[in-house]
Amino acid sequence: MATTPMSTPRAESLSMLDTLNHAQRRAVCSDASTVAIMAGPGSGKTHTLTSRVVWLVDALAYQPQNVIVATFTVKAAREMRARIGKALSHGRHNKLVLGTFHSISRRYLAAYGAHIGLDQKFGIADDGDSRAILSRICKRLQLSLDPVQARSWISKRKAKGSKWTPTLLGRQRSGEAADFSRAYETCYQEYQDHLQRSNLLDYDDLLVRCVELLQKHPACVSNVQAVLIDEYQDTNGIQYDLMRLLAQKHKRITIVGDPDQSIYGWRSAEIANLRRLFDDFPQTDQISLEENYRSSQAILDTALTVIQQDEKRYKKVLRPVHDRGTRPTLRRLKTSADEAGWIVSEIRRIQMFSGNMMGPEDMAILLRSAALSRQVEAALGKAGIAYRMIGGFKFYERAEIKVLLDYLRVIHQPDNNDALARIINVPKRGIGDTTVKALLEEAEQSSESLWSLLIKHCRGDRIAKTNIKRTVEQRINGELIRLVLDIQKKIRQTPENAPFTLVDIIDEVLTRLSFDKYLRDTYRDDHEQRWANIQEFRLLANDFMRGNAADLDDELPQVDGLEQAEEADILTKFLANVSLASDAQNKGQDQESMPMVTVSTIHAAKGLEWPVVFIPAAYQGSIPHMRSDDTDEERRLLYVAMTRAKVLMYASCPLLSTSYGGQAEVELSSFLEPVAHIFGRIGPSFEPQRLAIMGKILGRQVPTQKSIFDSLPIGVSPNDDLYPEDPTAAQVMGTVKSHWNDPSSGMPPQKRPRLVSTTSNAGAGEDFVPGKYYATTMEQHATFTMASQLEFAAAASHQATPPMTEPGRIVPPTKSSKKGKTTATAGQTTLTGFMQRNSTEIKTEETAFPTQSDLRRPRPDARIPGPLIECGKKPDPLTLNTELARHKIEPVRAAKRMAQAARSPSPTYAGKYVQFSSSPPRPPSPADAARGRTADTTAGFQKSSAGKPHPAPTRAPPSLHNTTFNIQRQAAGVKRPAGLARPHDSAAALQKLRKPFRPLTMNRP
DNA sequence: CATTGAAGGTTTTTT
DNA sequence: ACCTTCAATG
Ligand SMILES: Nc1ncnc2c1ncn2[C@@H]1O[C@H](COP(=O)(O)OP(=O)(O)OP(=O)(O)O)[C@@H](O)[C@H]1O
Repeated sequence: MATTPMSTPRAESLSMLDTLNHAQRRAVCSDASTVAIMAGPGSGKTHTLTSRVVWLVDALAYQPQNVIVATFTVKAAREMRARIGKALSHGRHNKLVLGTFHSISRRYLAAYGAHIGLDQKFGIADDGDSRAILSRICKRLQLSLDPVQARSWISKRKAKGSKWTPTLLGRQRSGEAADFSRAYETCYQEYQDHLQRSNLLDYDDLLVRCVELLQKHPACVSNVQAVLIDEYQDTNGIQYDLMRLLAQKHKRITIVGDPDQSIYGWRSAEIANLRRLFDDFPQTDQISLEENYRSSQAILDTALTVIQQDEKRYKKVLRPVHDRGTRPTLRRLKTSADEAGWIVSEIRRIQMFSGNMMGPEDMAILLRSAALSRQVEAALGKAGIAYRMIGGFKFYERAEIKVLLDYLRVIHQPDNNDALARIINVPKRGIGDTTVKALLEEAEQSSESLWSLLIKHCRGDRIAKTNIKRTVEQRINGELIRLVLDIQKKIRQTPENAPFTLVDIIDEVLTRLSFDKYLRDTYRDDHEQRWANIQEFRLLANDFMRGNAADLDDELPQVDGLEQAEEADILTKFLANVSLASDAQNKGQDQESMPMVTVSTIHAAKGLEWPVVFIPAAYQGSIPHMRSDDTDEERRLLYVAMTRAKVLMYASCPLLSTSYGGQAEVELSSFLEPVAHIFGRIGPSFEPQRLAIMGKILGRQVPTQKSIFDSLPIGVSPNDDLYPEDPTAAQVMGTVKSHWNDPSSGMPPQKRPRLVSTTSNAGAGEDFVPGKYYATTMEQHATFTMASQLEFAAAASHQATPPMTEPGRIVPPTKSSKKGKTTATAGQTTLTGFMQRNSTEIKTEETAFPTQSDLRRPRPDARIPGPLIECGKKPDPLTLNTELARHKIEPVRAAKRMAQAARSPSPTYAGKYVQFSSSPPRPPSPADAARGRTADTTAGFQKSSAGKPHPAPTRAPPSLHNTTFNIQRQAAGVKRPAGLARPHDSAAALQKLRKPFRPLTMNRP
């Protein structure tokens, strides 16, 4: 395919230019050698960077293998490659040297490490390894240092790079301090020695050694034409050095960043690197991007009020291109569990009342720390909402996986004392800590590895001083040493045509250890789960083998005058990959196609975006975190979280947080406290006008009101009223006061019987099953109007005295007694309320933030709907609905945003219903096109192309992420998605459901 | 000296 | 709820 280009390269970069605004284009095409783009969130920095890569490769014809693109996370790297891949043909994106700083360094070291005396088979010491090594050193040398602190000291020191100076240790301080730093120094020395003996590099060493390599052998990078760096504000000293060295030949550097989004200070990121760049490269072309394409104005303004609390920050211009949109919400709840339940209820409400314009895939829950995910995961699991967890616990860090990995590491590199020490008694072989420690000591003293000591001892060459019992010795010899040697032999002796593969190695280890038995014995309760994890690991290894053979080659191009080492064996690569991957990523299709809510740490969410973002646990101690001493960084973290949202942003805060012991009272985050009045106190309502603006911002087609209401379950409340707005208010048990206010009168809310019984606890343990309860279908589609919706709603309310077995409304998964009294408040609307409203009532209400005094009295917007559409003519609801119905409305999906951004409004829609979208929905699939876009006038969005009616507001629950809650979740009677239980292999499907594994692939909508 | 059970202190963020 | 540490037992 590469031989016959389908399109001329030029065309690709030219069409790419169309997606850029003026400033972006200037940045992309700049012929300055150093280009620095500093701009706020959502201004298209990443888009610009990827476009510049395309420009360099396509228009300027740089060889892709001579272009280096560095990112900070594996996810960002993948995302970037995918994005570039869309714009560059012929697989050129796969040839780019693209990855995290660490993975790029690893590649250079693997290829040229020999030139600086590095053994090619070096392993990578992960955090656990480093900590273990250091605590042993501290103990042995009787240093009174905390291993964790020592680790961070060492890491900081390495991260400083060339900027490190001994003065950092403090010159002539008090004797004690000097002792202290000497202790650190000793520790550091010992640590490095130990790593070297084990042929290990820690994460920082990868960078340090790569810098060394590039300094001593500039030839390695003599081919490099350009270096591009994303999220530059997160670079640390050594990475800066590395950047310069990588670009030393042509000094062509492009960086993108935003000081306000610097959230890796704790990893020694230095914002000062920006200054440094300008000092070192005075000719740098500095470009700022000032338009925010991501968020509604309301979200952006709110986020800015947070970041502006930081007075030291350098102020930038950031203009929203979108409408004001919906006000963010700051919700108070009683407990963390309520908070999670509330999020679930909002997720459902958004999906239902947006008529599926926004689904699970569009929503993210962003957390300060991974531990906070507990409650959220429990609530999502209970509600049967699929989710993926990003950040936090890692698949490769599970105990059973680590054991297996350690075996692989020992096979790969037996001199890795730490790995060997960890598995020497796993499964139990009767050798305990004391003996192992003594053996390690002995090995260290005779400066050989534990492995060789053991070998010699077992062969009888040299009896270890440490006493080893006969039986123990036999077991170690027979089970462990034999296993390792045998597998090593098989790997070596294997014929080319029938290689002993990675999976074969794993299988052999599993069988010879009777790993399943080991798991059964060790983890009585959840050994099945653990075994499933192992199986998953096997699959990952398999994927890796194939992937490694097939798509991207991570080889560096040959350069003149410097010899590259031969390609390392697959085990080396696999282990490196495991260490450097933030988490496993699988290529499964099931998960890709399943719409899922994203649960992520804020750190891991950087650079991504979602239509809807929840930020729970916004309390003192969480944000800012109690253990952080950099308040500004914590604030920036919140800012990053807030600016991920496109149309809806929710922050929330419980009164009581669930900490380990019990519950503790917490206060609202000090970042939000002063600006709390800007937020709505409960979630917004979804009037058509408001939806229209959301649709416009997202570039999606808004479903008709009819289709929305057709699919609503009976009696579902349109409001955020499942939890009391004021959690401090006394709760009335048993009776539930109506929240249905009467929009036609200015009177306070009337009491009216609820549409459906809420006293039954029908909803308590049961999942809300959509589709089962949806309302009467209207017959006269063509004449369907707002007025008829009113009737419909009324009719629904009359019918709605459902049998007690039917959960008539969504009830939070908590006990029904928890439901308290709610009063209608600002922002609340009713089904009938907002349908009655017609466009003539629309005022420009949300164009300005309410003042604080506005908020004290009931806001009038229970009657006056919010956002105004900035188009000349007021939409007539009747015209709207019928006109719209002529078009086939496709099931809403995340549109390809680059394509969207590029397109101008379609003539069909332009002028007529501008309020729906400034750009047409996603391009029709071939199938859609065949059917004709105007074919189905009545189906609305509800008929998915698959022909299934009513895509569920909440899909059945796959439990794709697995923590300990997985078990709970299943016990809670979670329903399984029909689609997953394949008839031909239901056992496997079940297995899949249990799968703990979190796919990392996150689609940027 | 290894193993087992109970008590007690602990939870940031990532390569 | 989880891991490490400590004391008792085999
Ligand atoms: N010129 C443009 N026209 C329309 N949309 C754009 C344009 N440039 C970028 N966008 C859109 O704006 C959004 C944000 O882009 P991008 O992720 O590149 O921003 P960013 O500056 O990298 O954000 P962050 O700093 O938060 O990572 C994306 O959805 C992107 O498609």
